[in-house]
Amino acid sequence: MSEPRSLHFIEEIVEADKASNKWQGRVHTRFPPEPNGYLHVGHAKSIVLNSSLARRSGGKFNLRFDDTNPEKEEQEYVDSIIDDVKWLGGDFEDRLFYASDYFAQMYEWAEQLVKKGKAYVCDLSAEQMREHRGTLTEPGRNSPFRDRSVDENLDLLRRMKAGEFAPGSKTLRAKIDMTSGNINLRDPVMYRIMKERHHRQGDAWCIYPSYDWAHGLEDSIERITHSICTLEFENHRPLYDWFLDQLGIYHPQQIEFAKLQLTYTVLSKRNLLFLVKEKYVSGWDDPRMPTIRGMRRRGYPSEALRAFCEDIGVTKNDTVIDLVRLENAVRDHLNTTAPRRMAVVNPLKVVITNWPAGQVEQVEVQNNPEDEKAGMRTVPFSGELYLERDDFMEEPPKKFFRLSPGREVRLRGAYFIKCESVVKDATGAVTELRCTYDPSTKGGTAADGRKVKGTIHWVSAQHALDAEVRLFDRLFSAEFPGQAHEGKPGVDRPFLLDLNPGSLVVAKAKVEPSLATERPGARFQFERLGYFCVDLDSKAGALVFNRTVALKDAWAKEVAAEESAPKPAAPAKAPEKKKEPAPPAGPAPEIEFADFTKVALKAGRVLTAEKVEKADKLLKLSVDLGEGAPRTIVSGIAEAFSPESLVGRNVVVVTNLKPRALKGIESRGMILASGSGKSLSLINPGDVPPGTDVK
RNA sequence: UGGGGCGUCGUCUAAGGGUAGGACAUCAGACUUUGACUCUGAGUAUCGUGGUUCGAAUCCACGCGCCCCAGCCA
Repeated sequence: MSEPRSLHFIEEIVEADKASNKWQGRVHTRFPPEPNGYLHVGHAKSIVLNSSLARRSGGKFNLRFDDTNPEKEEQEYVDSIIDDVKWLGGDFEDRLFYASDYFAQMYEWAEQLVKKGKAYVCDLSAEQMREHRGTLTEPGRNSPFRDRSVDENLDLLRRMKAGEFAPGSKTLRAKIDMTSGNINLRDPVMYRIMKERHHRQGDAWCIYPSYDWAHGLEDSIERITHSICTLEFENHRPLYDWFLDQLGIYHPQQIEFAKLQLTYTVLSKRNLLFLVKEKYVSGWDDPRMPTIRGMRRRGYPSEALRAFCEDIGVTKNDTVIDLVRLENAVRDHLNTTAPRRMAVVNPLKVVITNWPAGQVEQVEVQNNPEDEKAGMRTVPFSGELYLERDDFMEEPPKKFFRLSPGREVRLRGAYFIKCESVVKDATGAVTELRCTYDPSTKGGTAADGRKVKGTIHWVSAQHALDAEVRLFDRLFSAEFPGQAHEGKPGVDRPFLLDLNPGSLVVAKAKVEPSLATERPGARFQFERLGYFCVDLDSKAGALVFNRTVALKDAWAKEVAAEESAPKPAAPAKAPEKKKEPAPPAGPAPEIEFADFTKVALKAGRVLTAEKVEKADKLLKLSVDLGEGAPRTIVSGIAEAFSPESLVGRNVVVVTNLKPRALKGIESRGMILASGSGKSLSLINPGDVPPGTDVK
């Protein structure tokens, strides 16, 4: 391995504290999630930071649920969080705690502050409190209830606790300084009245502590030494310190670090929840989600996630980590641990014309060239095979060294084969290759020492298993999702405009027979393609594999560079699912489509989209068709698409229809789509300029 | 225009008065029964302006830029 990395700033603080014996040599950290959602990579960084800080110092690490708000918290989230933290290797042993278990102690301390004259019951409504708070540049004003007597405050607080007052009617506030430049110090709320059932406490409480009041107390009770949180809590530290100092109780040190941000990813709970609720993804565990559950299902090993978190460092700089760093960490781990298998994702049939009819040979292949101990396996070889369609080109460019007419390649672990002829269908598409093999190249080395440049993977047609392969790509196609669309009129959630339409491609693959009985979660490298794992949905006879991450592909990069360099506007080669020219959706059943050739199809770009009044299926779109002025088109796709998800999107438009009025709006054209209702999908013309003819 | 924080290669991140180093990305090459892995090489950075000093990314001053804060959320 390389040099041991230097300590990051929090490790340095910990080391200094150990040296000065500040905490009697103890190190005790915690991860304090609120159980109101699923954990994501950002949390992983925090879990790894806190747990490894404890581990490398022989200290302790707690998992504590910060469950102080019964409105949004649920047992479901508690369970998933515990499971995810364990999976990540956050070892909290038996130290699983709940802030709600400390409610009685917290309340006692609150009475203490009241008795000291440091807290008061305030009758201001939320709105009045906001008015009194002042602004960023103007000081606040004291609450008219600020000077109530200790006795009155105590009485009121007890009656708040007893449930005598309506939710929202009173709060307990710390008496600090309404003129502070730090707004958090302007008499923050300690308790609010909420008559909600708590997921653990039931109806035992009707006042609930706020974060600022509760958090330091929780840390204090657990004798935490270093209370690590993200940068946005920096402004809260004076409050954290104030409460603990007023109470004179054990006082941990709060330290802030910059949270993780990733390119091509959104990480806010709100946005992730939206993606799930609005079905842009299949759920919290959709393998494209940056949630721990999503990454687990995708096949990311926890070791890789931890290595990534250690690798990116810990600072106070507000930075964005390139997603490829995560992907590299995953490849790195899988390269040494994942057994190799052969699978053909886009099969092209090959007949070996000189192979003895009916003969089957068992070929020995290495399971993992990076790991001798992984051993060998046998793979059946026969006269009819499937190869990857991309591994053949009828007219290859110079640097292509795979199969093409007259050329020889090695079939991994088997023989050299040479392409003798190409079989095509009526449309000219290649349907089959006729090849010969050289019996003297068994195992993949030629007796005469001749070399071949290309080695490709294969499966035997009669032995191959059918499998569904889910090819995942990044969920967003923009480095900073939504950033380019910020502030556009009518766009509530700009990140939706950057959703990557190719983030999931489902393919029918042919895989080698050894994969028949693998269990969900098992990870492999499909040679030359990428790392895959068996999905939860997989069953014997109906195998499903998820592509965890593709292998790096220098050839694809070269091809892409070639395409984009000389030609003006190369269409993106996004792997699209084949789409039938389905009947166009929309409110136009009476239009004749008997003769499809008369229909003019052009690519268009949606400029604006809005709902049509009194029509829940219709959207009014303004579409740029490269004609100067955009066209107004009314389309019956509102069940499947929100207006904001359409803006900026490329669509196929039938342009030579007679204009017709819908709900009083003249519609000049029709959007091409397939399916119906909620599962409607739009035909994508690719990345071409508006006005381009679509064939 | 209040308070708090942060500015080093394209992106992360070291260097804490003494040669600006590493990783990822990029490009070029070697190796290769995975166009993977591995290896070699290349280029690119201290926000600005002054000051202190033999010497400044580092200390000081003044600017500039970015982030966070006006929930009875966390």
